[in-house]
Amino acid sequence: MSRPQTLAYLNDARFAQPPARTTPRVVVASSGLHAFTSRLSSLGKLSGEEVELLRGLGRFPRSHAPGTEIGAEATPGMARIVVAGWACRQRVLGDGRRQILNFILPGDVIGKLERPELPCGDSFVALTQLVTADASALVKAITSGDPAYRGLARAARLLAQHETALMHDQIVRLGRQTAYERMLHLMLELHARLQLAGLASEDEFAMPLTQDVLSDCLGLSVVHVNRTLQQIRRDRLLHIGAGQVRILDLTLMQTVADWSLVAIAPNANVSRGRASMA
Amino acid sequence: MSRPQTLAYLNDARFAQPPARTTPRVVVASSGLHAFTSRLSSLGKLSGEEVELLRGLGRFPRSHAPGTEIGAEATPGMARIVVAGWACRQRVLGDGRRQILNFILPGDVIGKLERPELPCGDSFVALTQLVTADASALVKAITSGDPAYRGLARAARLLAQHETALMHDQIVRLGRQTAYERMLHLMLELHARLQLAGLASEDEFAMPLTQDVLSDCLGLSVVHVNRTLQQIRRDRLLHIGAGQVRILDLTLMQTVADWSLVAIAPNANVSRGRASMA
DNA sequence: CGATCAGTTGAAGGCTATCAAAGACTGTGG
DNA sequence: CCACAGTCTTTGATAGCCTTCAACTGATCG
Repeated sequence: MSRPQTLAYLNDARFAQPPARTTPRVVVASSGLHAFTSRLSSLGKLSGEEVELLRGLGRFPRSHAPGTEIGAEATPGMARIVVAGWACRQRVLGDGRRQILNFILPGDVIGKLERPELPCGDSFVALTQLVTADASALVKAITSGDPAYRGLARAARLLAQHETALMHDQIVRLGRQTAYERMLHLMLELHARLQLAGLASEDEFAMPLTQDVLSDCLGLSVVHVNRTLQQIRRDRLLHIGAGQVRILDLTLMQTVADWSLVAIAPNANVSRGRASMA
Repeated sequence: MSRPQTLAYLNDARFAQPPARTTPRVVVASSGLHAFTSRLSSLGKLSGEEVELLRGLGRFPRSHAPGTEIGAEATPGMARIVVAGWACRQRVLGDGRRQILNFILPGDVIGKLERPELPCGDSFVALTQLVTADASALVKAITSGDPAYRGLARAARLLAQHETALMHDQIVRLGRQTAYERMLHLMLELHARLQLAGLASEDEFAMPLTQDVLSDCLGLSVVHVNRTLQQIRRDRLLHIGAGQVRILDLTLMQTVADWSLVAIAPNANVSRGRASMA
């Protein structure tokens, strides 16, 4: 019938700056890195030295093509912060089945702040054009135990806690929600996280995900993802297409998806329980 | 036909010492606490002071009845270490659906070493008679940033990393494995973890889980868990019953369940990839 | 011994997967 | 500029894994 309600324009300019190697400072100022530092500092007071360290992070930007694996090289203590673009952490089974463990958005850190990274079969993959910056200085500061970086260490712990909560959400989605609920719940998560990163308005955000990627995240088949999205459109909960998502009925979405799970807000001021709903 | 192949004897003496308030030292010496300390020290060198702190942990044991929620009281910085018995972390949806996020075995810590705990709807529930001990001293030591406890902090990070890997396993199970595979994979995980805690032999371990509990962990219905278990018995992969599990064909189990996921061994000597299988 | 709980079994149906093929858009090369 | 391949989306038909409902068996317990 009509033209396909495309979700993905992987090379769309919205999702990544140009190679950026030439103008690192612009990239730094514009998005993911700033989101990260402001998020960290909202988690607790940071000393001047700590802020200084954060400021120095964006210095070695690097671009990754969609579909590329990230971090295969500097495995030991490697950590990179996503400046622009989307990535995911995934695992592939022996027969090719893939499960996406979580999505990694601008301002998120790859490689886990707190670990030397263990060979467990997970891998990081760029979903769009991706720009990352070296964050190994952060890891060093945090794991050093240097009291000068205590605030940073604490902030990193809170960040890890948030990430864990997101993973719990993912488990609940996969284990006990229907396809319809899963999709809505994931959209709510993405919206909340992107808002936190300053990349979403009140009711709209760019989402460069293929239905294929969505299916591997939500544990569904591509076909069923397609049909679920259509149902969601028909129900006028979301307006999805062209790599863009607009929320049409937030309250209903939250109710249907049982959105009472994570507390995302850094200051924990935003209460989000069942109590606040009709 | 024959008598039911019972999995659960929740009050079975094997799964928890008597109240233990009277003989704390015995409990301490016997199981979960020792497993925890030896696990931590295998993760890296600990100073005398740190070992001393660990030694002092078992001092305020406490017993929880099956089905009881744990930690509702001392929420702020609470942390308890499981000395004996099984528990789980779960989340309940608005309409009553339950998802178990992970199982907590002797030697595991409740309340997350590294966090002030956030109100995110998760709760800890005792699955058997449970004995826990106060571990808030550990949390204090780790979050203090005191350089005297650097080794402890590092060990805790590695522990958290392991826990994260287990959660990734859970996501993959729920998202991309069949009921049959999920069950086998979970059994392999439990076996490995119990072995690490000294609570399982080469091919056998006690498992005090109801089929109902298993279903809420694996995202299945009770009925289907029952049928899946029967199939596994017929295929002579596992001998399950009376709260006891015996592994009959480890290699086949690992192949079927795609057991190549977490590296559990504390010293990371145990390679466990697809490569090592037929 | 009735009540309760865990396990088992059968039947019916639904949610979701698989297979197959056709539109739509993008980028490439002739 | 158009043909062509490739990727993503959409649609229809069929099948299957798993759920739900209901009932029954054993075992435990007061």
